[in-house]
Amino acid sequence: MVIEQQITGAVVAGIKALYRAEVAPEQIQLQKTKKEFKGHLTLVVFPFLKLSKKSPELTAQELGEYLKENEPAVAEFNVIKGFLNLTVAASCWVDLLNQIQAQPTYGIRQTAEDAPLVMIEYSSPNTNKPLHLGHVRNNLLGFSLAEILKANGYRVIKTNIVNDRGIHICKSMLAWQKWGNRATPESTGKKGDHLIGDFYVLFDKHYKEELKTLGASGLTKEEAEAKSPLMAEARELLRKWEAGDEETVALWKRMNSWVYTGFEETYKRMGVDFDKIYYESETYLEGKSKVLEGLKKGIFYRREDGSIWADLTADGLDEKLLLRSDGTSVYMTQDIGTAKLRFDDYPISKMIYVVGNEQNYHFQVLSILLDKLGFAFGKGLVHFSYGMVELPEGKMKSREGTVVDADDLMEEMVSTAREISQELGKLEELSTEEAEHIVEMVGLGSLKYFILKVDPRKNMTFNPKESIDFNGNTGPFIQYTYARIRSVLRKAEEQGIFLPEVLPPNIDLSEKEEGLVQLTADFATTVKEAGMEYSPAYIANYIYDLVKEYNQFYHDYSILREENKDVKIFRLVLSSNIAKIVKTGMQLLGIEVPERM
RNA sequence: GGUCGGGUAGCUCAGCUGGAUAGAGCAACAGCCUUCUAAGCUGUGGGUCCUGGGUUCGAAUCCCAGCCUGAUCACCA
Repeated sequence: MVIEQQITGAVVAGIKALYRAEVAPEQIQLQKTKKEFKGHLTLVVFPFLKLSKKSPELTAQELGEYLKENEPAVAEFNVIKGFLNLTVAASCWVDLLNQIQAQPTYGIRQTAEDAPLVMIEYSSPNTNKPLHLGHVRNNLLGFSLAEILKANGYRVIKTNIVNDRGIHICKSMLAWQKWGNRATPESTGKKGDHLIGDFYVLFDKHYKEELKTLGASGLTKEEAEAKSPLMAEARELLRKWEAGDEETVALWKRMNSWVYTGFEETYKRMGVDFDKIYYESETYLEGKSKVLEGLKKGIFYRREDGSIWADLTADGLDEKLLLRSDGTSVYMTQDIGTAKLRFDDYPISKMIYVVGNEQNYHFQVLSILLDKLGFAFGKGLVHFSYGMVELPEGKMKSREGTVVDADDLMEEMVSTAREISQELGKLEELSTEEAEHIVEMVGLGSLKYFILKVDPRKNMTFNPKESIDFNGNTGPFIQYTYARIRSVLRKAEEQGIFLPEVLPPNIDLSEKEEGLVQLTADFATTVKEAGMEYSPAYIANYIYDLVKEYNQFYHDYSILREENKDVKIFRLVLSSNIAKIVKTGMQLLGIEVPERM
């Protein structure tokens, strides 16, 4: 913020004048004054006591007097212990609001043509089951992170790596062949991803029964698993797929296409998208050749059974398998291949993987391997590691049916929003279409905000019943405040009041109003910090603070009924700019805000 | 056992690049709609910031040790 820089400079000069000492601007601790004290900015003077050789109070007093005399932005000051509280002149706040007003996208950096290119991988589903709550967190974080990095001036490519091959899909395929009766999304009226998910579950059910039967005949669990005819069939299907068997590949394609149609629908409703989608079926062979190349260079080694390994003990890690003894690839191999393709496709300067923290080790290894293989970006790859979403009763377990399905969840949020809106009579006088649009925004806004407001690294608890709240620190609360502001602004327009581009400098402001300008201006810093820390939560919590402050102001002050014309216009401009920031900020979270609700 | 997270109010979470009396929301209780949208605002109660040391004028924040908890250490992805 400009005012802070200005005052920091004045403090440096003040210390030089009073104590004949040089201090770097970074050493000046200028922070926001706590609410219970008077002032806008507080200088902590403790670090300068060695220079002044005086008590904290006296040092603060001297610096305060210097600033008041020499820095026009400082209008008043007070000293409490070693804290020098500075009150900034009202005209500065008006000026600051004018600056914010002049920038339609305040806080957002424009992206230069040659800005660094960041690729963000997120979502990355398997094609054997529909998306669940865990994916929801991933998708929301990935999308928001992309928006935040764009707002910090980066070029961003959003990418998705679809795990479309492997034994899990073969299980669904096999179940469909055996017990599917040629069911299709059309014939059953089911979303494709859910249909395939059902077959995956069906496979598991039959497989379990089989194991039980085998176990009853005296086999141990391991023996039973090894002897299971169903599993053998699934593996056979995978072999056929790898060999390019026409019929198998055709079925695989057909079933995957059902899943993709289903995913597409889910992504669309969630409001996330991708610039480029990679499929593991297209990348895993690349990885294989890369590994063989590494073997040739002596980076990796081959064991007697033919498997290929990387020895990472020198890096403090274990040995890691890269190719199985039968020559087939593992997870790591595929990620190496995918990385290669990506860097062939784009001039990426930074790669960010949005993947759960259960894979921390995997990415630690991947980083080292890519580096060893000569990928310049390997060392600096970012694993955006987020925590798990847990239910009140613990972890989600698909086998126990405690998985919260993404489609169901969104639908539930929206229908709750619908019920509450109706109860409150919010949707009267609106067309059905408009009402539905609002209800959709509010329901999804609630869900998205709930997930994004918490620190990504932390595990979080989601209580399907209680977490759906529309009061307090929630998405709807923020959306509601926005709608209120828009309503006031519409009324102003109806009254023929037009907002000037620039406010006159001499307006009498309350502390509340000054504080609001200050907080509004902080948006730019918040966006920057959110970008550096990769944290949508910074944005979410900032918007909440802003909106909470605004609601107090809205409650205690009249806007349209204010008699002093300048003050009235000021309040309208302030409101309008806060609405602008709220909208921009919520966009960074992928949350829409309604004009009325 | 090794490695990496996390432990703040009854619950869900902020605060953590060291600064003043640790903050919100939910839940509980008490108020505020003839006034710009009450999905709002105000108030009350609620805390060994896991424990113990250390550094410092000052520690929820940094360092060390321990306790609890989660993840991971697969020829699964």
